[in-house]
Amino acid sequence: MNNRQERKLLTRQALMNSALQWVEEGQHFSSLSIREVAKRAGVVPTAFYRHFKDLDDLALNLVDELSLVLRQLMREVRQNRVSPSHIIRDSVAQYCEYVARQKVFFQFMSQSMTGGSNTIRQAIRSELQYFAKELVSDLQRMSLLPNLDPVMMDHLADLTISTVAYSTIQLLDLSDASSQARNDFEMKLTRQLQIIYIGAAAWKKA
Amino acid sequence: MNNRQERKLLTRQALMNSALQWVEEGQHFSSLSIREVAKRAGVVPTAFYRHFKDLDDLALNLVDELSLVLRQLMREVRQNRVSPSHIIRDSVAQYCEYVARQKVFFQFMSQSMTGGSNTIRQAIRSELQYFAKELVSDLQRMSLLPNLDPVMMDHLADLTISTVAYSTIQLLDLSDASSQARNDFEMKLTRQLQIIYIGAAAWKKA
DNA sequence: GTCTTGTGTGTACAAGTGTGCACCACATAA
DNA sequence: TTATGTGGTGCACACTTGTACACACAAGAC
Repeated sequence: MNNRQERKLLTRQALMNSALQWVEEGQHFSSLSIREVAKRAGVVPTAFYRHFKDLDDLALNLVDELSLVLRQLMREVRQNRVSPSHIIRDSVAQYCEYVARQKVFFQFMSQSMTGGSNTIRQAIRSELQYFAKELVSDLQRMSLLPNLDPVMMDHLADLTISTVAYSTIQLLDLSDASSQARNDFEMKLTRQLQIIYIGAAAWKKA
Repeated sequence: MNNRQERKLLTRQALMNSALQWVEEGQHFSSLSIREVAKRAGVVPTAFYRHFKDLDDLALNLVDELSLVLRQLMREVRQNRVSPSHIIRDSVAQYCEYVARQKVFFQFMSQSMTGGSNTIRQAIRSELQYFAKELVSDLQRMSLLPNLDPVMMDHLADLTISTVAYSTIQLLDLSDASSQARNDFEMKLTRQLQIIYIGAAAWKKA
């Protein structure tokens, strides 16, 4: 057999994957039981405790893993950015594709953002705040929107994240719909973000 | 004893209130059991079936009740609107107050919007769409934003709802915070909606 | 080699779960 | 007045749940 630590990591991953699988099937994380997740991981219930204190603990680790996914997405979008004149449209397209690819992560995030325990909600919120801060620094680096003071900049970033996050909820329920519907969705999100950034550009310090 | 139908309605209400109470305590609706909700309503488990097919059925009825709450909110905001120059600021203030007053309804809505069963999500989404449609007709009645075609108008309404809905999630976690924090929140939401409507006004059909 | 350490197993138990069934009591209809 | 329909009760059943405990057995330390 392999290294001992590797074996441990393997079952740990199996447990986390089983939890995600549960969410993928349309169930809510909060209705998952230790026994169920252990069964799916092909392991006896009590073995669960070798890896996590309880299900909340597992959820927090999922959030951590999720943060890696989000950061990778951010990196990809930054690299693939082709035409600066279509930043919004292209970013939206990439984002949608990424959500489809990593669907279950976004499902977990969106349901835990509103439904998880207090600690989990905190964890996800701080993750999104990190995302917003990155967005702010991007905007500043490109010297866009010099008319906005730092506070307004934060509000703008928060608004952007909020729009995308809310849209994601719709997108997740759309993933088995026609590609026409998905195109409409992309168009809608693009237009909405354009409205926002037109408004931000027109903002006066008044 | 009272009328028989009244008695029935009373326990029915007791069951629904117990479910909301569960949510109010920070639990997720999906982790509620028939036995638990019956116990809280002071009734034997099997009595539950005299009123609802299952918990999903109860949740759908909660959504219906919620729709009444939302429509009343809409009515209030329309009536109390004082200064047309501060529509956004005043509406936000009223909304926040309303959320604080009906906190548990919004908790239930926000957690079921992302975490409920498919049917429940549908029900809530269509409720929000109704809300968006009302907003569109309000905007049209006041002849604001004549530069927007119907499709863009829908996107704008959707964006407004989305911003408010997402903010509500934050607001719900803020309700026991300092009034300073709540003020900051109102300010933020106001500014964000202003950005949006400035952007919408500046939109060109290009 | 032996010893320790730690991951996974099996058993066990009390508590909680959905739900079928027979029953009761009382408001209403006759 | 009696009959009926219906909301609520109590019991029963098989099942799931969290978790304690003793154990097995292989990887790594010595």
